[in-house]
Amino acid sequence: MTESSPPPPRVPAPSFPAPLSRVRLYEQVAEQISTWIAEHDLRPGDKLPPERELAARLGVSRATLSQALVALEVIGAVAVRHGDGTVVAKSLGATRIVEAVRAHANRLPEIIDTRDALETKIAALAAQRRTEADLQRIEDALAGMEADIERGGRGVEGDENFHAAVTAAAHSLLLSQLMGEIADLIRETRIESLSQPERPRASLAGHRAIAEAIRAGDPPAAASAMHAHVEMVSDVAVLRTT
Amino acid sequence: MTESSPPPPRVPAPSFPAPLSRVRLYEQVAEQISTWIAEHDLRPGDKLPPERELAARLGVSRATLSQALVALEVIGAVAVRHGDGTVVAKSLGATRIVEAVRAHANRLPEIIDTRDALETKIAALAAQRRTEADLQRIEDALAGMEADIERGGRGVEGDENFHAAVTAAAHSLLLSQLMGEIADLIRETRIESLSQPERPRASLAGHRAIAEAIRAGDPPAAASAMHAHVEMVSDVAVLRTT
DNA sequence: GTGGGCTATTGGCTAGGCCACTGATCCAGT
DNA sequence: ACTGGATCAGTGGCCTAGCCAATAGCCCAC
Repeated sequence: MTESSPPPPRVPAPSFPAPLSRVRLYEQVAEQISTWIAEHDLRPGDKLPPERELAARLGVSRATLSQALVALEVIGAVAVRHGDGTVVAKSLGATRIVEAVRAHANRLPEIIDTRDALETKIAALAAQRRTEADLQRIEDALAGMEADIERGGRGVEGDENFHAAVTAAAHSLLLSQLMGEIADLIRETRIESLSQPERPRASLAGHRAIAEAIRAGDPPAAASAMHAHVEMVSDVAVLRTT
Repeated sequence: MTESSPPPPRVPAPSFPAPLSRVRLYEQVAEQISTWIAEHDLRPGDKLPPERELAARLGVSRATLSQALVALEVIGAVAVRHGDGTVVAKSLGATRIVEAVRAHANRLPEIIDTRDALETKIAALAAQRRTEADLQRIEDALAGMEADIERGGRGVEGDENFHAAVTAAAHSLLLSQLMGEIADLIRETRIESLSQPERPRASLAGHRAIAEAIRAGDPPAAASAMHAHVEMVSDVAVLRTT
């Protein structure tokens, strides 16, 4: 537009392809930390490792780690407390939400609906953003669940790990935070569901389908597989409450 | 190293009813910098002094200054360019750092994703559970938004009312609670979005489509209409960050 | 004029250290 | 037995000092 005009245009052109966004270390570290939080299913109030240990584990200096924590603190993901440690930030209404829903009569349908909303989207995002490491974690969780079932277990822990790994693979701090808020509620339904005979194997099959779609990088398939999986849990819930 | 005379421990105020909120150095520094920007009337693109000089002038180490810059960068106030310098990114005028802490920057995509996840499901549920009263409330919000736009307004309030009405129509306590959690975050994107010319009318059209599907009791249509609506907002967000 | 390379400037990141704060434990005095 | 204060280990806050890496501008050879 104003190319030939005397005043120097500060913005070169409307089409700004990609000036090669330099990713600074602290950003990567922040990303890793939030992934770690999601992956380990940390809930508000849970403590992060000490700065010195965390820095060493991530292979960065304490100064850089500190920058990452500042970034996470500014967006409200964590709270750093002098002399005490760093904790996952508690959202203002976390307990209120859980309690309110607990008090509600038949809360199972609500939990199912919410899981469907969040996890379907999470599966789709995971399918397009997953890294090799993400896939590996998902695979590991799957293997752990299978091993547990083989031994006659219900695979509860593996189930949780799987969903945590998928959530982490979506690389969305906000979504993983919301999942964290309702984690307790989900856990209760999960245990109920997996208590039914044959349910663990069916659940495992559902997980495999989800993992496959995520590996294939097919968001719609991942979403639909996750939806089917949640629906399956829903059936169990209905049977129970009826 | 040490001062010739040891400074006495500073007492903040003669009376401190507050639990004595610890203000970390980087926060104060960030505050000072943004104040400095405002005072000197720096505009987007203007350069800040080099880190070394700035750190010396503020009497802090480079590490601390760096933390402050990270904080300012996360809230989108400045852009730090390796080898070149730090420039003002956006006029922050009277916005206070501490308040802007919840703001966006890199979170916009996440907020969009989350909205999409929750509201799409909410729309579908609303389509199958809405009562006559729900429909009426949705209609009212729509009418209010239209009237506001006719008067040259941006329909921000009507927009909020509409989404609140739809959320209520889904009759899911959990989902509405979660929407409440991210309401603040959404509000910012909403205002940005509706600030663009012609956007309010387009938004209104989107709302109409959603309302129509909900009235018709067609969950898939409602979900897809809501998805399209959120996508539209997403486009705006992309434009902003470019 | 143009292209290539040099260099000063500036941010990125690390290492190591000391200080301040917190919470739990222990011990002395009652 | 209980209370109150001192101690101690763990943790974040902040600093100093330094080297590395990217950028922009200059100068020189062509």
